[in-house]
Amino acid sequence: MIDNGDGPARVRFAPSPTGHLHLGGLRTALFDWLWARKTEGQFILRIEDTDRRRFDPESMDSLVNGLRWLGLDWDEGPDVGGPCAPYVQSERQQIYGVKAQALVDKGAAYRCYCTPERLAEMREAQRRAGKRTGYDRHCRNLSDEERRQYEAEGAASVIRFAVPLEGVTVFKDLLRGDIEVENRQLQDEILLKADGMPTYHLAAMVDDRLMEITHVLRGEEWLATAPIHKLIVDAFGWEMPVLVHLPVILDPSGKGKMSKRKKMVAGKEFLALVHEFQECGYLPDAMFNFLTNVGWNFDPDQEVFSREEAIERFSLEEINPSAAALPYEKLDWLNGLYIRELTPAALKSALLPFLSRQLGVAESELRSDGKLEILIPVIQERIKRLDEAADWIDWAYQEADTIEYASPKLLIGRKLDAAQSVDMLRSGAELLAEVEPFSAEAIQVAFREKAEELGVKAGSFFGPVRGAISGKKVSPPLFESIEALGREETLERLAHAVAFLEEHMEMASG
RNA sequence: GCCCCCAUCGUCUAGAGGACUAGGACUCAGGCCUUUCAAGCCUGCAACAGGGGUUCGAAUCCCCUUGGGGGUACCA
Repeated sequence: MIDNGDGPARVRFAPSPTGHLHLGGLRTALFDWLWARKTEGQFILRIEDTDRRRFDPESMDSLVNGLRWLGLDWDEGPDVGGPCAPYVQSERQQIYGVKAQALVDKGAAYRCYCTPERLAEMREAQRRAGKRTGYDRHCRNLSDEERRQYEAEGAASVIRFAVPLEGVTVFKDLLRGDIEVENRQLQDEILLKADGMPTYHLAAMVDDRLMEITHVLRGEEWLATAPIHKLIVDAFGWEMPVLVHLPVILDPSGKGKMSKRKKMVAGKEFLALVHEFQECGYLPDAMFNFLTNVGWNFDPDQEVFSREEAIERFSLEEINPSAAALPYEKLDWLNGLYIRELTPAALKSALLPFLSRQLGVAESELRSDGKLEILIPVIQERIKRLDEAADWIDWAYQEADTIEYASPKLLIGRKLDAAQSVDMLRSGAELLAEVEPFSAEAIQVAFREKAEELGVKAGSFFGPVRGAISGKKVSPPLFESIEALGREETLERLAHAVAFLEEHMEMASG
């Protein structure tokens, strides 16, 4: 039975498989999951595939992968089964047929023989006349004779719900309280389509009942049709589950509902699909933390929290009913934070697929690569997304002579000229040829001593060397980088850089 | 057009009549630290949409306006 109290809740995430899962859907699923776990109830996955035209077979994988990625496990669903199976609506077709007919028998619904063409014309005429569009209930009052006629002709038909002509329907949304709508504003919605498939209005109400759903969390776009749902449930003589319409997630621009398309705002690209976030290297824990705090707030004084803490504190009543845009920059910040909290070993294994793809090096090779052991801890606090790592260390996977120096300036130290910079590089090479052990620490000590001996600022000395070994102006800490490269490789690069600088001496000084 | 929902810094949010000189976080700016870049630490900029009520007292309650959003399909 439906329990509006604090007992174990049965909640469902009921997506329609029409494309990739996006963050809005994921957030709904997250809140469903949080509530199920909080109340020690069940989280159910139900597939609403009653629209055969929009069905996209690939979306099932996207859905399952996305939910699993975030760590949302379901207790009942298409793949795991359960007491209310099947959990795919297209496999429940007969149930809806029977239920729809029951409503017809009760006089709460009726068969409608209007063709799509007639409906289109009707709407067009209504629009032209400046009237509001909607079904004119042509078939609601057909005589028995007329119905027999249509049936005899074998006319296609749908079943429509017969909305009361007068009165007011009141339903309760947990976040917004009682909402009243005049019945005359409502449409005789289609319950069963001509192809025998139900619409959402019928299928969801029937399944929520049969699956004993206690709390319905769904997007705010359903708020307008909620009175119809209340009416349908009433007609069956059932009880309404607790309704919680989650605020829509806005576009990054803050205008309009977030779409599945990548959005460009101010020259920046914003992602929307779950798999895209996955591919960019956002951590599930960071995403979980992030999404939980959009529309709900864990604690005004604590931004970072665990799943367990979130479950402990989560409550439906505290959900904010106003629409929100996703604070993408906060996601990046959080993700960086979570990356920094990883052990180097965990970060390495998370990084492997990214590095392998972007560096073109086999994962197996990277796994046993000594350079990574040294480099990963030092880039850890520099990346916000896993896909940024390659840019930090790609130079370490190049050959010395393929390092390209974009400009001689790269090799020139602060307040030094080209000739002096060549001297720096040579001094560095001398020192590196002998330093023992070849460790970041020992190298650093040697470099600092040398800088003092030479009477130059550390930065002026280190800069050219940094440029020489990495080909970049910005790179990971120098001495770890040198250690990772090894003595021989480093010396080669220094020589390579000296040759380059000397060759461009004219240009550099000019 | 009609119906419904929403309204606190640029963004995510705290706030359920007096504790608000409106708090936190991200972003941004400045500073410290420093081998580049980060990270870290410190400081700063920045909001109750407007107008009426109710009340001794309103960000908080009511109404109107404005703004934003959603819906208006044999889609969900």
